[in-house]
Amino acid sequence: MEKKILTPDLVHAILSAVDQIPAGKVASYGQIASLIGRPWNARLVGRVLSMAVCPGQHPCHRVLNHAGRTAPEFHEQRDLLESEGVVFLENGKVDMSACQWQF
DNA sequence: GCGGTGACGGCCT
DNA sequence: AAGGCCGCCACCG
Repeated sequence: MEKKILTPDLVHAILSAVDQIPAGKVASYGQIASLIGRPWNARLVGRVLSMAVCPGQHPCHRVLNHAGRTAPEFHEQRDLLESEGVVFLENGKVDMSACQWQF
């Protein structure tokens, strides 16, 4: 199973994991990477999300980094998360300790 | 084939 | 507690 990388199948696995994130919850790239079987490739997850999908199809806005910060050019991401009930701190970060998705 | 870069993660200062 | 640096693997030039 784990041979090639960044294949449509792997991308689908990432999108599938992201799609499983419930509203009001968030997940880190590392967590998604772990789900697909590549915890050391968290950067690849972000690359795929930014490149493959975003609007409507998959809740990519629910995916944050380990710092609890949103994507650099994805400002609307915060509005989407707040709409779902995710708690944003005054410092512009998400309270992952309370909103991190647990499967 | 080599070097540089990156929607990251963890440790150190 | 917050910020900065290095290290990880994969992709692009």
